[in-house]
Amino acid sequence: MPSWETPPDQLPPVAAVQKLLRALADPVRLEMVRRLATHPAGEAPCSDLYEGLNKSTATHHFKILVEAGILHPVMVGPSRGHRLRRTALQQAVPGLLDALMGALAREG
Amino acid sequence: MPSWETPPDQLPPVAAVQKLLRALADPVRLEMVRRLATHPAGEAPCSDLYEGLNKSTATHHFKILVEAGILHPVMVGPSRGHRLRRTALQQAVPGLLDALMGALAREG
DNA sequence: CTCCAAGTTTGACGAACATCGTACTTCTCC
DNA sequence: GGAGAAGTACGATGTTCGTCAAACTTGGAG
Repeated sequence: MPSWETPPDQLPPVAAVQKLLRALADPVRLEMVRRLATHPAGEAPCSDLYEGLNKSTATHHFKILVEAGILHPVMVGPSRGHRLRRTALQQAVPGLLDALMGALAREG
Repeated sequence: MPSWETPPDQLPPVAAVQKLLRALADPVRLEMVRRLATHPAGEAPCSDLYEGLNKSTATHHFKILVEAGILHPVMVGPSRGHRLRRTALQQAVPGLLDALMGALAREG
């Protein structure tokens, strides 16, 4: 994987709806996205996005989210992290992220 | 299961976001919902909602969608069918269904 | 009443998936 | 440069999930 920082704006395209849903349908990954979405900067170091998980398991989930086009690996300060691809996601499935995050916030 | 027709408006509540996503994350089930959503009446007999599947497999998927609160088993004419719980769904996760169906229509 | 079509239930099987431990890479900081 | 933290890659493992086949149920049509 890129020892170099983040690739330019030529990121992998956002996946099809079915694959997106699959990526979001896991509690761990949904929580990762939720934390990232509530983060004001829209990005955070890896370790801020999960708890009580083995590191390798976390990496596994990150990979799935990246391959779905939901996350974008970046360097955040000294360590690695991820950014939520809000605009790309909004363009692919307008309203999806807002709908999900709104409902999540509502259901506590 | 109810040999009698559809229960009154006291339907099971729509499930939490995570369970909803899980229910929709399968290609077969997503197609079922898509067909139902495009159906003008918002309801259709079971056999109109899938193809190339064993009947028992279809029943399995229907059960998951019903338990998630997405579908509502009804009698449609002589045979059984399902209705899409649009309003309940819209109340639980506003915009979700529209976002998904819009994207599906767009991606062919 | 009997037969048939349409769904459901149950059980079994194979594939996909989440999780972990360990070893390896690659940074940063001293 | 070396030590250590932070992630990643790789197997291995147990569980969940989608699928089917066969037996049962139910509602209508003849």
